[in-house]
Amino acid sequence: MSLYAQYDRLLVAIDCIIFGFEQDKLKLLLIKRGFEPEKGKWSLMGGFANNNESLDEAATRILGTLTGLKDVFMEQLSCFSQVDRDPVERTISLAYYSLINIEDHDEELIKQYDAQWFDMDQIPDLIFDHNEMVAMARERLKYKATHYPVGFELLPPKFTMPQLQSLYEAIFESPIDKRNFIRRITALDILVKLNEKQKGKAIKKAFLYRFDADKYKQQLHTGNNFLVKP
Amino acid sequence: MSLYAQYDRLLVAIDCIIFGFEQDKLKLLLIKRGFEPEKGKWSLMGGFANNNESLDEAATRILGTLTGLKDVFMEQLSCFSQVDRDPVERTISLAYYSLINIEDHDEELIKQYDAQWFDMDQIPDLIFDHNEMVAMARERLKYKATHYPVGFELLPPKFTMPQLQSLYEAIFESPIDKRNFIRRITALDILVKLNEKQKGKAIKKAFLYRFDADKYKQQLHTGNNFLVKP
DNA sequence: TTTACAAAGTGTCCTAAAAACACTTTAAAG
DNA sequence: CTTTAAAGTGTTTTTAGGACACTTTGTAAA
Repeated sequence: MSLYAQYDRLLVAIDCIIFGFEQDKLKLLLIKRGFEPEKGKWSLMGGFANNNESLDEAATRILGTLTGLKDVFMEQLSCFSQVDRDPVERTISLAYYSLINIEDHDEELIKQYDAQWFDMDQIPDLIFDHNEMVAMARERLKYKATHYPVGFELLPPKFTMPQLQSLYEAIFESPIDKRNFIRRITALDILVKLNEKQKGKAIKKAFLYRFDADKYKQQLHTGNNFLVKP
Repeated sequence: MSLYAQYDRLLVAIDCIIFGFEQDKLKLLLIKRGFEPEKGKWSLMGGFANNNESLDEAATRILGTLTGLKDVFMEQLSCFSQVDRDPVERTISLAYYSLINIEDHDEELIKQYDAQWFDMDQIPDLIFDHNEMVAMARERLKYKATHYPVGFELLPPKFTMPQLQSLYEAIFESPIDKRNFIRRITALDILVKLNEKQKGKAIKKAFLYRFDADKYKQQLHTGNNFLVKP
């Protein structure tokens, strides 16, 4: 008989806010709910936490189920716990947001789940408190991208400077002067310019860069705080 | 029979990181644990969430139990969920941090709970993962104080400019030039200078100020982001 | 093959905020 | 009344960020 026997046990859900980036647009992966209540409505990918796993593990498991991906950037956002948030039964939900390279996800899997990528400015009405979760994740992403080099999680390993700029313009929802942008990014000294240019039918082919995580880590002790000073 | 019947139910704990400020020092309220395991060790104030309340409500209830206070600043920090974090039984814990005016708390209550205020730089070894929670709360407080006028929660309604400065020096753990500090705070236009000076045995009595929440709210739409620009 | 076009790439000046810096005023205590 | 310790007050310098326009490149169409 446990010391804690007298206390309530709660259902603990996980909901995943999955961000991607494609064609200069920030995107969100949503699934069409296949069961009642709210069957047919759009929803975040979710699931329930098991007793034998941490919530980070549960979130990773649930994200993998839909995208086929492992080792992606994923972070706890917040716990949503209004008593009546789920009409079926009282649950609390831990929202996790993740940043994935949209090229990597498993297209077959997302078809199975009736999932679809949405532009961030065209998010439909979602079930329960999921719109609130998305809004909070959107804010967190802005904060995180200001202070940490997480933007690269949304891009392929090799990317062009204009791509990177358009990503930050999408995240911050405001245009950036390209000369100022390049100056600031270059000053951070965390990119490696490759001896390669972008492929395809570009009018003028842009140089490719990659993010150098080691260079970034070396700077951690200097107080450098990515795009802003501490 | 619920749709969700097959899923695990978890024990959900709440732990409170309670900050105060006194004599130029940031402080933390800890209790001496009165039961096994880890009886006699220092710990955050905690409790368990009930099925019929949101976690915010649970956290407020638990904070009130120890301090006698209601309506204090309190915010969810993060969920800690390592499977073996509590040796008694698997629990997940939601850490909440709160900022209180140290003069307001109920001294009788904290005696009953064997609670004590500690200087932030003299926090003892705590049970479970509580030291980790405190460290995260400390970081969050720095962030929050940079972007929002929460510092005033730690002060009495009327305070002097040197008090306010020493609070920010404690939060940011770095000295601030008083002329620069006054200029920045004054520029925010959220303080009201009172026609009153501090009481007591001060060498030169300083003017009292109060925080004007209305003035701050009027600025919210201007993009002003407290001590930093967005 | 030449020309038009659209995107990549590149430097300088200006403005505003933050940092550095020192003396005067006040009131309690001896 | 003299000492002392903290409150209160402006100016200059430095730095970061923002504004701004032309040249280069490579594809595609004439």
